[in-house]
Amino acid sequence: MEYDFKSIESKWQEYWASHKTFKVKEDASKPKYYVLDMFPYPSGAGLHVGHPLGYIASDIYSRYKRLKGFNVLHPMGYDAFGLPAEQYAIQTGQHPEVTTTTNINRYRQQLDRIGFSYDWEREVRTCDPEFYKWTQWAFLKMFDSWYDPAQDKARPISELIARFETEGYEDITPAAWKAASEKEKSDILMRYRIAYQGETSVNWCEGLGTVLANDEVKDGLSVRGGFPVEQKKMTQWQLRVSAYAGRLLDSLEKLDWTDSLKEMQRNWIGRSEGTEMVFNTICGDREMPVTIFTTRVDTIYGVTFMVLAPESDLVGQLTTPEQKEEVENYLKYVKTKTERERIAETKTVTGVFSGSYGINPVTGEKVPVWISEYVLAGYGTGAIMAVPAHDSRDYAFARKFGLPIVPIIEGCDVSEESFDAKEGKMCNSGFLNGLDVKQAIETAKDYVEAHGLGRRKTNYRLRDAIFSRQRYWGEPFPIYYKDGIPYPVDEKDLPLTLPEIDSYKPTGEAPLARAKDWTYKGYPLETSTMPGFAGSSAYYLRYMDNHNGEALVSRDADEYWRDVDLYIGGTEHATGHLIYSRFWNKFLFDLGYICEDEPFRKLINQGMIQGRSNFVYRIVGTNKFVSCGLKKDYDTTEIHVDINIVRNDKLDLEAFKAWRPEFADAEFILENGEYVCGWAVEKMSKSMFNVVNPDVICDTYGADTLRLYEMFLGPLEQSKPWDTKGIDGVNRFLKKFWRLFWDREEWIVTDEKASAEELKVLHKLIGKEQADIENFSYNTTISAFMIAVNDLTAAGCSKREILEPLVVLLSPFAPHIAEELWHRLGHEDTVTYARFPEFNAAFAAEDNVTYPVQFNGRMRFTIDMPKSAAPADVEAAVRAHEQTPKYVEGKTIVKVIVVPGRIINIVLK
RNA sequence: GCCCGAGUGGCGGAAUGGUAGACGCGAUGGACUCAAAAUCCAUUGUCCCUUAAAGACGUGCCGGUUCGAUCCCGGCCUCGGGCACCA
Repeated sequence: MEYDFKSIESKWQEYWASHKTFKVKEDASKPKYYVLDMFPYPSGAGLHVGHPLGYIASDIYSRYKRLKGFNVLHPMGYDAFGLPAEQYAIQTGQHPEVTTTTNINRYRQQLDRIGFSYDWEREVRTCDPEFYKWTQWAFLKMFDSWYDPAQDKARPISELIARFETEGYEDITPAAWKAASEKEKSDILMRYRIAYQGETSVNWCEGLGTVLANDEVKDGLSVRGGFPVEQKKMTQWQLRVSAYAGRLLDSLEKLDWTDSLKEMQRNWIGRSEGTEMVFNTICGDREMPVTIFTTRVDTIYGVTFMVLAPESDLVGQLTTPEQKEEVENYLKYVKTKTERERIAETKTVTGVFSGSYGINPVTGEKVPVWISEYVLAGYGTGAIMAVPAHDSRDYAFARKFGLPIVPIIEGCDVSEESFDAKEGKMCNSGFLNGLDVKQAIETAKDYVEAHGLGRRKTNYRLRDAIFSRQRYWGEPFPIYYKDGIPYPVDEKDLPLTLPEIDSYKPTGEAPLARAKDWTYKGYPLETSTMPGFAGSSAYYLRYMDNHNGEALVSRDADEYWRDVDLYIGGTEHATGHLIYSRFWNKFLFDLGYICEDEPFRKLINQGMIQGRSNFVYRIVGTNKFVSCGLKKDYDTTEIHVDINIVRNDKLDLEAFKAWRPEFADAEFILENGEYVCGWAVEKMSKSMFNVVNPDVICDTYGADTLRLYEMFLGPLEQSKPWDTKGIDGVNRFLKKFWRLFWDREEWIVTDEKASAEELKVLHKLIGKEQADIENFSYNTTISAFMIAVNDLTAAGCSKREILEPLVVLLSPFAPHIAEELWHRLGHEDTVTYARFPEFNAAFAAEDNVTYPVQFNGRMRFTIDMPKSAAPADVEAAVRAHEQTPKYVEGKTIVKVIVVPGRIINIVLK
């Protein structure tokens, strides 16, 4: 029988679906293993071959773990709320839900063809009310909680209220609390809630009509849509992620993630240890204290001015009447700049003098207070002490405005640039003179604390997450307003479902404001919706128990599945989803809803698959096309050509003429009778005609070939271009594998006993596969498989004793063909739950080892020795070897180095 | 500017201190065939050379450690990714 992948693949896909082969439930008798993919946003373009890369890798691992006896949870779902569906709705008037459902169905079809072992009964969709009920529920819990720094965890807000009432907390005394109005109490609590409403500087995107989180903005443009983004002060719902900054940083240590990903998170969280210090300022005849933050207190003697952020509240208070006009002009100027302009112009230095002066708390010196956009309101205290000699930004500012530059490190040259390094000896610095910089930092910190001038402070760059979006296609907030005070919707009334609206067009107000009867108990509901990351922050918990109507996840299910053992996804979520999820998880952990404080134990970033575009070269002014190798002789224009009419970089001339009317009468200048196209690696995109659809590969080669090929392409974590060049190789391998069982129409598997040689081939492969799969080195496993199959083909081995284990070994990679052969071998059950063959090192061992013998590192000859031979015996054999003397010739053997089983090296003198 | 990662044949890549180039693609030659496809066999890093043997060179560049370095250390170059006025 021929290897007919089409009938085999559809047959087993149907079998798996109808037998619910991959359905799992908690089973205390088996160890659990949770393998998770980052669920996709179902876009209208469908899947291209890059998407399944990670899914295939995780599916192979899941299938491998099942063979190893684990109870594997391997679910899939859709991150279905989001901007593209809504933008499409704006253009066409079609409800985003319709678009989303259509796209999901298409995705599901494509996924099903690849033979994934998902338990589809656990599917989740973030836009499903039964799902977003729990997103809303978590928000209510966050609204109803505060972060207690003493316990370093989130606690119910009722505990804080109890403290206000009895002993008071921070600046709120029991008397003040009692005297406060309902509105005032709400405002006070907002300062503590984990989910809170507050005014902050936000990324406002006019093009999308909504605010965006920091990770949704790149280079001053929105990640979705690429519209410009500006800074604006607005009142928004926020999540107090910053309260978790320390814990998010510290527990990175125990995670099995790549160093680069951990590093990215560390940078994003941005811990910096410094000092908060108070400078008294004089504004005309008024005095007021200003707190600054610095990591370099040691440079206090080099302070020559101070700078405030333009958005800082201090600006109004520290501007003298004489400077008022100038300052206001500057603030106006800053406001008109978009974020993008700000980034583009980081080199231009701007600023204005406030008219005030600050008093250096250590030296008593009087320094001017300036205002400049290079100081950020959102970090530290929004005010700094400037030390131009030792900070490049202060230096540039001082140069521009002619402010003094005072070096305080011995021998440094600040005539051209500042000296930022933390090294050298202090000078011009009173009590710090003569100290090394590192010592001076500590000494100065102690000094400041001892003299009551300030205190040590750790700051984080990580900001609170802005949680509201002025959009339609997202989770509604379970919040309503009474007398301007926000109140939570009753938990029993969840889900609060998204209302219908008649038009999705942006009008400047939030779309939900146009919904009819958008009220709760007669009061208006919040009209913002939640951002994309809301639904994706706890979806992995929901998979554990997705039909539960009573809880996000039941205690039993959570205690069984606990956390994700292996998470595979792209690195683009490093600072978004992976921070929010960890935060969300820690919050639920604090309140005791779940039992693990980190969600993803091991994480692998699969590389991107880029497109490989092809080009033709048209001679300028003609309709003549010249082959790539000859193009240097002509003046040509490079034109993208559809990769579907190119094979191995050779253009199909007839197909090209038919491709576009303007090419119908094209002429060609060939080399060696063929038209060779140029190529380049680019992002996979429609406009470059380089998109490869997995369905096409499934049609021509089959899903098993696609799976093998994507893994054979190279290391999982590496980005690589898609190139079908090598796909015939893995396809050939599958055909060869098939032919071990079939000779044309005849089934040739025998029950003959396997030889030692054949057992060795099998056990070497088992050992290799076991080791490589654990390291996700799938490409080398496949290589080992090819070698084994070649060896067996050459030996004419079709023995059940060898082939049956081989089928099991292949099943994670190419499940369809494995299932078919498993069935043909007479098994009633599925290969999915077969046992991974036991590795026997004795079979795999080499009897004799061939040692290469080197003199001073150069290979000279080889000798065969039993593997068990002691190094001394090997050495004796080498010295006795007939070839040795001729190489030694007048030199003496200094020593013989024997690396057991590997190599022998003779050192000569 | 700062922080990570990577540089190996015509191509994708293998080997993390021990015979560099596994495995696959492509290419060349051959077998089978009327022919094609499919399949199988052989060769395939570079140089010297009619060929073989033998040799020399060879993992971005320069240096170091080692009997021995693609691998470890120091410096540089190139490419990719992340962050970017974070005081």
